[in-house]
Amino acid sequence: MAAKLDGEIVNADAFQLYRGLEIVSATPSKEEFGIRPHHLYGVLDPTESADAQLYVKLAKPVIEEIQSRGKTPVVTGGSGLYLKFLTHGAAPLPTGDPALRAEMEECPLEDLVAKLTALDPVEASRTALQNRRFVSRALEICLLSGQKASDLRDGWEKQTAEISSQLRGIVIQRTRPDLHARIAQRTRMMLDGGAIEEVAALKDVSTNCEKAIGFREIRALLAGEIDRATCEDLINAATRQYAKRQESWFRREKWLEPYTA
RNA sequence: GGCCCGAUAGCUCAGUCGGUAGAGCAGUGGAUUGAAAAUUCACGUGUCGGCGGUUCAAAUCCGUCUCGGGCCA
Repeated sequence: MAAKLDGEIVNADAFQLYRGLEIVSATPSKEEFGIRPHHLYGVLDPTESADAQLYVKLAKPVIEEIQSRGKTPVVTGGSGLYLKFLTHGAAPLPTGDPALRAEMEECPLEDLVAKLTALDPVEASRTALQNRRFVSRALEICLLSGQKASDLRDGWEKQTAEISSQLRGIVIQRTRPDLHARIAQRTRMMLDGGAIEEVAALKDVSTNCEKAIGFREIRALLAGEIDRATCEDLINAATRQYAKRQESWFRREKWLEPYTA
């Protein structure tokens, strides 16, 4: 598509942003990099933590620069949340605070729910209260901003319909058997192609970076906790589940047209 | 050839004193605005290996056959 549009590729994959994770994250090959210019691959050190806001900060200038040269940015990936931020903008919310998060980690979930309910009952009523992540984030917004998360988030939701009418994109669809076969092939190629050595070589990684599918599984293999076949099975299952979540996410993005491969 | 153990959901296995079965994982669907390759919610009919017997009633007891695994020859 990039070739057809005289375009340049911009990565929107949370893990292909990192250096040193090329094999595990299935970063494009040297040959693929040669076909069209690629941007935002391997731009973060594994010790750094990324988030959706940082991604937008990285991607916006790159996209604008491509456009200024008269080329078409072809954004591709990966993370639904990162893409959503890029395409629909960020709500005026405070950035996550590691210290506060660490503090909240120590609290039982019910305490966090109680605090959120006291500070912002509206947000509490529309948050999945079993989901520690979501509860923590909503509470974090209240605590850091001194305002109600529900108020801050409401404004943002009104803008999105307008923005999405200007977007153009496709979402590739495959049958489940085809998808699963491709995932199995991809995992096999990774493990045979240096993924184990790649993970062994990474020493200090951020808690963010170590969530890459394959990282923990290969660490367990290196530690002798599981064998190679089990490692492969675990990576396959995690990848299938991720692919399914991507399908759910992108199905809701009405501006994306389905493309059957 | 003889003896012992096993056979229950796609996989690994539970299943009390007989009352027609349930967990984990996998799978399927959903949620999702600064951790997102993360996090989270919902969904469990399967000749209980086959055949026969006992019983009001068998995954459960008895017999036999088949297939695994082990021990002895």
